[in-house]
Amino acid sequence: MVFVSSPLPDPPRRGRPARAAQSERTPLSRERIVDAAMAIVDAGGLDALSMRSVAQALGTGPASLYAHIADKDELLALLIERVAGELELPEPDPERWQEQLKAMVRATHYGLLAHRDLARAGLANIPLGEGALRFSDRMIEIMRSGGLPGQVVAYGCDLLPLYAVATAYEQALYAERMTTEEGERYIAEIGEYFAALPADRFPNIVALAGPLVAGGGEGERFEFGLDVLVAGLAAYGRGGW
Amino acid sequence: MVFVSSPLPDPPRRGRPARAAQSERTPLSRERIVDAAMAIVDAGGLDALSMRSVAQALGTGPASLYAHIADKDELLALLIERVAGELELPEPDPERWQEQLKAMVRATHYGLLAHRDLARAGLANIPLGEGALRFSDRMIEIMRSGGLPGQVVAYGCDLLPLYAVATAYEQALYAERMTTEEGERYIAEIGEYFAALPADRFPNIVALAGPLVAGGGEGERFEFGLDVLVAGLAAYGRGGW
DNA sequence: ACCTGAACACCGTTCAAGT
DNA sequence: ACCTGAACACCGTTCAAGT
Repeated sequence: MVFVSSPLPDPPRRGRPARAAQSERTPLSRERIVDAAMAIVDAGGLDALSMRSVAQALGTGPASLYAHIADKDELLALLIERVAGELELPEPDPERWQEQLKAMVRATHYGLLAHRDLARAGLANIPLGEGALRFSDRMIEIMRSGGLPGQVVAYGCDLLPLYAVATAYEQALYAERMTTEEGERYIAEIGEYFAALPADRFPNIVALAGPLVAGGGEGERFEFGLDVLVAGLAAYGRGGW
Repeated sequence: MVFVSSPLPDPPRRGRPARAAQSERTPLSRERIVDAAMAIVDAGGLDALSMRSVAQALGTGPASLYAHIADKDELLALLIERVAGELELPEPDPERWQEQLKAMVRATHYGLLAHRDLARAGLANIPLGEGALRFSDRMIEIMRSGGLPGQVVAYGCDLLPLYAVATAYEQALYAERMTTEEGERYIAEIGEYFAALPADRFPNIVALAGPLVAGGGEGERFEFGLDVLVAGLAAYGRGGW
């Protein structure tokens, strides 16, 4: 009876919409949830991410997600963890430890910015997953190779990622709110606003109006802070200032 | 006809609840809205702040607020601006410019923390109100008095408040989620977790487990970063490194 | 164990209508 | 000009019920 065992497509069912591909039929998992969530963030920013939008992308209802993740906060932590796990780690070279340290901070900063305003969720948790730990371990190793004392290394391990995330946070907010062009116009307008302020009450802002909004764009501003931090840490390693 | 002009209390009206005091009868204004919003944040944290909770505190409905403020983002900006306006500014003394700079960063950090987790709203806007401008003007003046070049002053004016806010942001999140005691226990647990990690895969974290979670509490951690930043800026002033 | 529909208790914002 | 009630289009999370 060949007919019996031959595979047949599911008969159409009334009131049930056809589902796209089989992906929506495979069982839910943390990984699939994080995949869908990241795709939503990449497409529409963090505001587009909701338990409901993730559920919809997976062809189910929001309640189903709670069998796999505790709450939305955990989902955000998993997204951050995923970014951390994808960052490239330099092979330690003691000769170049400061430059390598900077490379790790840049990787974090731009790695976050690659996912719209995901950085907004980056200050909320100490990431303790596998990827974040590998990142931290490497960062410690590189600072150690520069001869920094233990407590400086420990604090530096907090301070540098804090800087990477906070700057990405700020930049991402503006990137979400306006185009690059609009952003440049906005910065220019602030410059004019500063210059037009009453000089008797805000003499220092008026005098510095140009440089306050200038510097070669966000990149240079970011690099300046990075220089200050890494050089500051290095100075501690040489025995204070 | 004396009776006619004699003042009478309003007759009781059916279906209209008595209102507490007269405050709810005075007309709405930005200031009253910000007052009410700040009181809500101080009492219940940023999560307790909604257009609805503010309206309720003012004895009206949420729609009424929109005659005075554009949206919730503007309300948050006004709250940050209020904090900025209340920060104490040091009288510039060129002999002590680095210490004064630190005092301004500390004032910002702890000024934010005085309002629960309001710092969570502090990275979203460049505050351009009167109070924020006075603060910035003074900060520029003090950095200038230390002989720092213009572009360093300009960048520093961004970098230092960013540090003050980002650290307050992080700390406030934990303060909202747990008591000081629970926080200490959590930190201790992370320390144990670090120490118990497989030493072959995370040798540097394991080796540094103690210092990573130690250092005399948040205050010392904050001061460390502040030292690094101010000393780093000062080094730029002396002609780079 | 995993998934679901429905509900609960909220949001920010808009808008026509009132004064 | 200022304020309001009601509605719109959402939220995160819970829970009893299903398989």
